[in-house]
Amino acid sequence: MAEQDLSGPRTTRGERTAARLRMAAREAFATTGFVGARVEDITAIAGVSHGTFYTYFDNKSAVLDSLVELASERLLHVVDESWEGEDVWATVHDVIARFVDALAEEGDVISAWIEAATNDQHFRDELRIVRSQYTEAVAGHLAPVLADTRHDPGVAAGALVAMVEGYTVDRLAVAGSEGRSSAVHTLATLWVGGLIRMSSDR
Amino acid sequence: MAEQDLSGPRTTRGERTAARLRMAAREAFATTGFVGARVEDITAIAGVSHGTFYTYFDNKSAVLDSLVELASERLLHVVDESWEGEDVWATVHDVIARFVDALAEEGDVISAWIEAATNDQHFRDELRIVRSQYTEAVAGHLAPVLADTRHDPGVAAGALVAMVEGYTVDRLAVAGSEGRSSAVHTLATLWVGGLIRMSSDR
Amino acid sequence: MAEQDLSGPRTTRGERTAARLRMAAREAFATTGFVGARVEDITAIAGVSHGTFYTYFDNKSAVLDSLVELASERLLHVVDESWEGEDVWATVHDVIARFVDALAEEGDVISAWIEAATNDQHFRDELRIVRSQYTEAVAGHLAPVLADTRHDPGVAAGALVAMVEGYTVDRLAVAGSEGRSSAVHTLATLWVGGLIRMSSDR
Amino acid sequence: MAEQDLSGPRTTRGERTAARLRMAAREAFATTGFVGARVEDITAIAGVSHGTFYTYFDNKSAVLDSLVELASERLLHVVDESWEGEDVWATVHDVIARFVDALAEEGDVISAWIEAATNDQHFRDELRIVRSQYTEAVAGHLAPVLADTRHDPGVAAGALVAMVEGYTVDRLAVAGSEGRSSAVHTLATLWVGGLIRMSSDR
DNA sequence: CATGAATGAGCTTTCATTCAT
DNA sequence: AATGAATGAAAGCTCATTCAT
Repeated sequence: MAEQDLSGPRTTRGERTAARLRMAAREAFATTGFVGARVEDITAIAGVSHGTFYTYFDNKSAVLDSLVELASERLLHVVDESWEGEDVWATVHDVIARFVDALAEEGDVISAWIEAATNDQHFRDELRIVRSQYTEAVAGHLAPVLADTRHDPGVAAGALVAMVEGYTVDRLAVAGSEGRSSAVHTLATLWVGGLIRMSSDR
Repeated sequence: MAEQDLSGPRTTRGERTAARLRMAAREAFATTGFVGARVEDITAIAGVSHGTFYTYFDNKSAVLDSLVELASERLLHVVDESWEGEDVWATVHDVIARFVDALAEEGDVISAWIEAATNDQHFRDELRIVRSQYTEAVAGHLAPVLADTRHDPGVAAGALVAMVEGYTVDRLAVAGSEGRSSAVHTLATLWVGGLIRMSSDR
Repeated sequence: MAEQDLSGPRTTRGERTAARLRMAAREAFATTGFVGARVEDITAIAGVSHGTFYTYFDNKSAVLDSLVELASERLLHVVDESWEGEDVWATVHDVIARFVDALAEEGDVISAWIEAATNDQHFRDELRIVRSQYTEAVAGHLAPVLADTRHDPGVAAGALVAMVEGYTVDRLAVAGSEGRSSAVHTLATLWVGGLIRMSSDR
Repeated sequence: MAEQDLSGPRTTRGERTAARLRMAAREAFATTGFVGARVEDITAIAGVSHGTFYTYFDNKSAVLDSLVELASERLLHVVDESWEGEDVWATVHDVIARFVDALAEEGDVISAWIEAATNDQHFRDELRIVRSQYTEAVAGHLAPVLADTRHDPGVAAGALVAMVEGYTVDRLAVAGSEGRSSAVHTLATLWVGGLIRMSSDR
């Protein structure tokens, strides 16, 4: 399932081909989804022969796996980064802006990942793990605010993250990126408004 | 793609078989997804022969289509229903409670639907249409509150709906339904808090 | 690996098709060997479509497995049968005649089996087991004669069985069956001569 | 099919690499058979790159061919050698001992050869030719003894050779070489006993 | 209507062989 | 000569769909 470590590319040329295949896979998945994309479609986009795919990846799942790994790292990094703004608003706005950027750019991969998760235990587990990782990171930052309230930081974080993720991947991705900054503004407002309300709900 | 009208069930017995197949399909899709579930799996669960499936449905997509139709109607109905509570809180809480119930119960179908949408234009369109329908319904109720603010009711509604949908289908479904009422409380609080904040953001 | 028991043929028609496929497989294996025979070759001979093969067998190995099972039973039965002739000569001649008949008729299957055993642990084990079974059956009949001699009944039986098996499958099969009865005479003579010599070698 | 003459190794280093490849092929064939062994497996064992294989051999069959040629020569030589012992027993015992040694040591190659013969006309012919060569050599030595008996020297030789070959390659190889000398004693006894009996069977 | 056998297009994966470096 | 990436022809297997009984 993982990219071959034992027999990975040993030359610069191989490196380039592997990268081309990864990009081609992303494109193919974006167009017809993980199941719909044939290995042959990927290699056609990459401009290599069918067999070459298997020089770099054990199977079709392995390319998605490698894309997923990169996307996960990016998402986790974004959420772990600085929550040290001037005030709550600045902090939240900043985090959401970065999160939206990452989600929008990795949207294709995430969609394919979610699709694959329906059929494949591995992707299902991975998705659950990564989601709970960044949800818990957010929950950690929410916890002080929600202490002694009726709200569980885990639930709150899950809902807020779902909002950003769902809006960005499913709605914004379809609409294009022109309205991204105003969307970020609205999302941040919702987030902060929600926090304020929760913090006084004892 | 649609359920057969010409050769559809005319007898009560036929109705029962069709219903059994629909239930079986829902179960099969929940377990292995739309692509992963074979027609044979569905008929095995329903306790009928493989060929019988095609007496009631033109093809595999048709069962999902029929499940999707039922789910759509239910979701749209839920959102269209009374927004006439005593106050904002009661209204929002009520709508969300109903929405969460519907989403949680139709979660399996929605997941399969989202999966199928990656490969099939028909389901993709249907999903976009239904989502924008209930988002616009919500936006209609939000519009008065957001008049003269910096927030587009469509974006706000999209985000709030994405929050409920994403949290319920992807997080709550996994966790089970025990925490549903406290989740509804948190979701409603976030929603109301967000609304208040937006309404004063000019 | 084994023929499907759960989803085996349920009708007479299915029974016939399965039998036709088994016969076709035997023919295809005889012509081009187990590896060389494609599933498509088998179905072409049987006069059914490619996919039909998989209605009756899980994979290519499964047909061979089913042929091997039949051949094994026959060979073991032949060796277990009556060793009660008028004298040693009559007994041995009789057993060998039956063994040669069985081997000659199952020669195609045995060759394919031996071929498959080089690549497949399952067939390798099966071959070792069946061979040792009938070798031990023979050794049991030899033991009284070889008591207190320098000869191990297991080795003697192994050698005598190898002679009949090797001669029949590899040499006689190629030559055709016309010389079968004179071959049986020579084999029986060698066997009896060997026994006499061994019995007095203390 | 034959080892390349035009572009074959001219240097000592080349000789060494070719030899390493031959040894590696023998090992790979012994482990997974001719079909099961990939060229890559062979080169991995030999410690050279995949492409290097084709510097020394035209294709995968060519290595087996070269191993088969060496084994054939050895086997034919063994059978052609001195049949001039003190008496029949000494002669036969000696020949069999040498034959068993050769067969046991070339067992891996012979097994692969037999396997390849199922799919490949060339190896099938080669096998028939070599077998008939040493069978005829043996038959030549048997002929005087069997003159005016009911036994065809060709059949008798075929059976005796099959016994030694089958016992050594299929049974002894599996069991290990510890019992080789007692096996030789039993085989020689069977052979001599058989000869005596045949010679008086008119 | 129900049954389950039959169909065949389609896709993944393997691996011997070639070839640019 | 040696390397290892690239090629592409196979072949196995799956499964939605059709059809004879």
